[in-house]
Amino acid sequence: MTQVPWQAKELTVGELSERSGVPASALRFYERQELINSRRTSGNQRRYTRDTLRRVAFIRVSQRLGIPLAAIRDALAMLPENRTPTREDWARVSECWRQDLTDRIEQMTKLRDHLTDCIGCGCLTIDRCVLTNPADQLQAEGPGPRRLISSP
Amino acid sequence: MTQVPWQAKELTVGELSERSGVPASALRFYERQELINSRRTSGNQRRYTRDTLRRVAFIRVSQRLGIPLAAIRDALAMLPENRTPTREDWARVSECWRQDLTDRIEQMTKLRDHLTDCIGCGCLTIDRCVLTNPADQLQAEGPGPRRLISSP
DNA sequence: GCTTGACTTGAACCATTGTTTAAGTTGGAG
DNA sequence: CTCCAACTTAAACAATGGTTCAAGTCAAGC
Repeated sequence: MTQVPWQAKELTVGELSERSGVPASALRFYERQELINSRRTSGNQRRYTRDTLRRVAFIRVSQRLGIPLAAIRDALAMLPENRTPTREDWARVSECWRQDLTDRIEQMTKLRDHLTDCIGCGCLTIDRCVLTNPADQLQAEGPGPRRLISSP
Repeated sequence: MTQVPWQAKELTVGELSERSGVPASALRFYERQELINSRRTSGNQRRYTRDTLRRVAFIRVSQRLGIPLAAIRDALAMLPENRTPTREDWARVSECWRQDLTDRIEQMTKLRDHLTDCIGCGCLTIDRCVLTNPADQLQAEGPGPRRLISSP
C-alpha cells in the first residue's frame, strides 16, 4: 500500500518540462498562479502526478486559443480535487471555450472577408461597418464613447 | 495656396482621439512607436492629417486580429510617404494579413472541433494529435524539443 | 559518503501595450 | 490681452507571461 506497483511514477519538474516541452520556469510560474500543483518531498522538491501532464497540455492549447491564464485557472478549478479527472471531467472543462471560440472564428472570418474593401473604401470611418462596429462582439466594453474601434 | 479651402482641416490629438475612440495617450504611444506621425505647430503641438484617422482604424482592426504593433508598423511602412494613400495602397497593406488570418481561422476551427475529444481521450500526449502538433503552424519555432505544445 | 546534476527561492529583468501623474506651455474665445 | 481647456514631456506604474540569476540544497549513482 505504500507504493502500488501499477501506479505510475510521479514526475519531477525537469521530467514534466521534458515531457511537456514547457520550460521548468514556466511550470513553476503556473504553480505560483495556481494552474497546477504538486506535492513536496521531504527535501522540498516538487513531485507532480501524471495527470498534470494533461493539465499542462490543456493550458498550452488554451493559450494558443488566446485565453489568458486567469481564465484557464478558473476553468481548471472545475476539475475534481480528490481524484484523477475522467474523460467527462475534461469534456466539461473543454466546453468552456467552445462558444467563445465559435464566436471568435466568426468574427475573424468577417474581418478577413471585409478587411480589404472596407479599408479601401473608407467605410472605416462609419459606425455601421462590420470592422468597426463592436456590437457583434461578445461582451459590452463598458461606457464611454467608442466611435471607431473598441479596445484591442 | 497657403490654406486651400477644400483641404480638410488638420486634427489635434484630442480631436483624433474623439473621432477614433482611441485615448490620446495611446495615440502618443503609437507615434512614439512610429505607427503614426504628425507635424508640429510653432508651439510644438501635434497636428494630424485626416488620413491618420484611417491609419488608426487600421491599427485597431489589426490589433483585434491579434497582430502585434511591430508587425502593424512594418505593414504601414508600405504606404507612400509623399501622398495620401489610395484605395489600392490600402488594399495592398490589408493583403498582408489575409493569408495569416486564413491560416489562423483554420487552426482555430480544428482546435475547436477536436478540443473535447482530444483532451478527453488522452491523445494530447501523442505527437500526432492535431492539437499538440505544431507542424501545421505558420512558422517553425526554432530548435529544441517541443514534445507537447509549442510556445503560446 | 562524495560528487554532480537537478532542484529550491526570491528578486530582478524582459517585452508588449499602454495609463497616470506632475509640471509646465499653447492657443483660441471672449 | 487674459484665461482656461487642451496641449507638451518624462517618468513611473500596471498587467500579462514569463526568463534569468545568485546563492544555496537535495538526491542518486559510483
